[in-house]
Amino acid sequence: MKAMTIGKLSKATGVGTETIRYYERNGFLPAPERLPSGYRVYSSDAAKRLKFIKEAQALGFTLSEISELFALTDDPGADCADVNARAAAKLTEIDEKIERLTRMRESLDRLSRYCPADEHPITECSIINHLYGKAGFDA
Amino acid sequence: MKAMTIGKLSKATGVGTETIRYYERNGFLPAPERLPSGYRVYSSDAAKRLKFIKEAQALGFTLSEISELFALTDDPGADCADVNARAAAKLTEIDEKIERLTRMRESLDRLSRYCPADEHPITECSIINHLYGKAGFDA
DNA sequence: CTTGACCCTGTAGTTACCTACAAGGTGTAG
DNA sequence: CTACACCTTGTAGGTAACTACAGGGTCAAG
Ligand SMILES: [Zn+2]
Ligand SMILES: [Zn+2]
Ligand SMILES: [Zn+2]
Ligand SMILES: [Zn+2]
Repeated sequence: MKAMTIGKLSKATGVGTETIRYYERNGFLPAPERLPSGYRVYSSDAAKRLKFIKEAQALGFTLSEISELFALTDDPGADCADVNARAAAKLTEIDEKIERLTRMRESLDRLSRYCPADEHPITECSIINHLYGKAGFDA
Repeated sequence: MKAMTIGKLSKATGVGTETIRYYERNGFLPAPERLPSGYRVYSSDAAKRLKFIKEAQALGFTLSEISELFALTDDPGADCADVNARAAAKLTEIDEKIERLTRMRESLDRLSRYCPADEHPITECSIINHLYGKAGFDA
């Protein structure tokens, strides 16, 4: 548990100092001890918590969902089933996003294939005409 | 070209009146004629333009990209190749998003499979331990 | 003792896209 | 005439997660 100021913690974790203070202000990171000067002093627990946040963000969790995960880890009654439920919900959410993007991709791709990317005047462009709602190219 | 006030246009297109005024303020929709009372009067061109915006949004274009598309349709020198370049860039962007989400999905899914969703104490949960950076479950 | 890196608070800006009033004027049906 | 729906402007809020100062105080090296 070596003590460090906010700059050290920032370098140790790759999270900017402004972001660390932001997390504290918004309750994502507990308020640390202070030196007489007012400087924040962190233990390595803070680094672990920041690592947790970064990992969870990389998995698609929002900060408020991450707060709930922290609350869960502090709840003596919580168990694997609780955590798994959050993970399953997030998985579904990610799947929905992927599906939406895939549909989007397919529509755009179909339109692109109708547009030969040549030098036809733009008034004849199938992409533009589709956007204007003109019939003939349903994507 | 039947004339209509903002409320009619809103109902005809499904775009809220506040949103229509927002589009005008921000240059996504041209300023319409006004009645002596100050009421905005739209022709069906406005409805087409709103339809264009909605369709393009559904394909993943942002409002400022949509503005560029409009600028293109007004440019006598523009052709299909210009439009196709935007479409191709957007397609790449969508593909990147899908890839990122897919990687996220795989990581989370792998973690979930390690977590049997039973009543183990949370300190033994592989998901939580992964987030805390503890070894043993690399996702 | 000075310099420069570091830290503090508080406030406000960013991106993208709306959404919600407040306070007032207009149009029309009964 | 009187409701009542509709329209106007301007300003401000809301989401998510930061990011950027300004204006000051602190600490350590040389
Ligand atoms: Zn063409
Ligand atoms: Zn084309
Ligand atoms: Zn378990
Ligand atoms: Zn578990």
